[in-house]
Amino acid sequence: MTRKKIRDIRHEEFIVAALEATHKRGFHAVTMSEIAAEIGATAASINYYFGSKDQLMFETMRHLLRILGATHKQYLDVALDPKDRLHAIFDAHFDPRFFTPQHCSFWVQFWSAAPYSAHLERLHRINQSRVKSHFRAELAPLVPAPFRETMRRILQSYLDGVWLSVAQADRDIDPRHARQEARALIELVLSGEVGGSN
Amino acid sequence: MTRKKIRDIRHEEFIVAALEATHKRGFHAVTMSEIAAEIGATAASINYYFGSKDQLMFETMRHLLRILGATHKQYLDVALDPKDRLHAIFDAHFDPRFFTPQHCSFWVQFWSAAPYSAHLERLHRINQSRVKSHFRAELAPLVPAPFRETMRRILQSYLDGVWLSVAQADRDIDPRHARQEARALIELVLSGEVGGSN
DNA sequence: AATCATTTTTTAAATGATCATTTAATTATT
DNA sequence: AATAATTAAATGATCATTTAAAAAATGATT
Repeated sequence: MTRKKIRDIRHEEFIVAALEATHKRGFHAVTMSEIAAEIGATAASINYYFGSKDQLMFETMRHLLRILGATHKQYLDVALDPKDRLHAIFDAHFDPRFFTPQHCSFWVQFWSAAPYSAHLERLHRINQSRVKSHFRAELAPLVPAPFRETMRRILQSYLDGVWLSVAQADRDIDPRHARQEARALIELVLSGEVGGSN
Repeated sequence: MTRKKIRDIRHEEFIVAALEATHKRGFHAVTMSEIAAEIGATAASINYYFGSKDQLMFETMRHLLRILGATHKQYLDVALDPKDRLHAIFDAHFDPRFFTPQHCSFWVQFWSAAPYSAHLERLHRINQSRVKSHFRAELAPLVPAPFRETMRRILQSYLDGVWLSVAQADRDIDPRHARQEARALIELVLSGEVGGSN
């Protein structure tokens, strides 16, 4: 069923190719030909489907953002209490699908490129505030208002920092371990009463 | 005194120029001419002094690493107890000199470029393990061994994550606030007893 | 099934722009 | 005069993108 159009097949193929080639060569260094070669195609056909290299990178990022959001939603759907909902954010980010050097390094390179491209920056802002407001919502029933923003920033910085470290790891890192550690931090955050109003 | 040689003056100037121009245009996008223009010089003279663009970027990073290390040492010298020594790591990273979008964004771009350059990667590894062993040493008297590595990773990921967020901020962020928040996290970490052996 | 016109997909080659780097000459210092 | 510092212009390499043509798929008509 859903007889797939060539157009959709190629879109997917090139996005996977872009992820792989970018991981090998770097966001800026990677060339159209290298990406195309990844699936035995030609640079010109990337332009045929995406219009430009920038656009391909943009679509690739958008694709990651979409599946991250969807994964988060899945975890949220089975969350039973407020703490589960908080875990869901970390579980999504630490899902085996994303918790790989390949994905994390693409992400870090995207972070570092975003400030210099209006398109990428927009994507980045959208995702950033999505995550932020989820954190706020999930922390609301768990942490008294005066500490809440401090706790949110701590958790969110930690989350980003972990991805950063995965991006730089050469070997794969066990997602279960990362989740466990996140839970340890969450326990600390929920147990403690700590200064800092804003 | 210390009648400075032209060579040293230019080195410093070009490193400042590289920081500034890179912040404006991005690590990869920035051109030799743009960097040179920053101090009214010419691309050719960067090569005269540094040999290549890569080498300039390398030296610029090395410069940041050096002053970060020195700043850390200063804070360490006035630390009175183990907890102060732990604070010193954060105080150095959150020193007004580094805690700016300009520096943090250079840093993040360096992180993201490091895996693709043998030279940069070496620098990065050196710094990474310097910070890691400091964390370990300072946590030793404060956290029982079974939790220590978990706590170190939490603190170190948090540290990186905060710089990441500064790199992406458009406005300046108050370093004092960051230090305060770091202290809040440290209090949590030191107070809690939390699972996780490795 | 077979033919052929039409449209879609793919590519090889051309284009043009951008840069880092080199060279050779000029200007400033010592 | 000799050396150091600086530059303008030349070089050469690398790419993204465009173009024009070829190859594949489609599908309507016998």
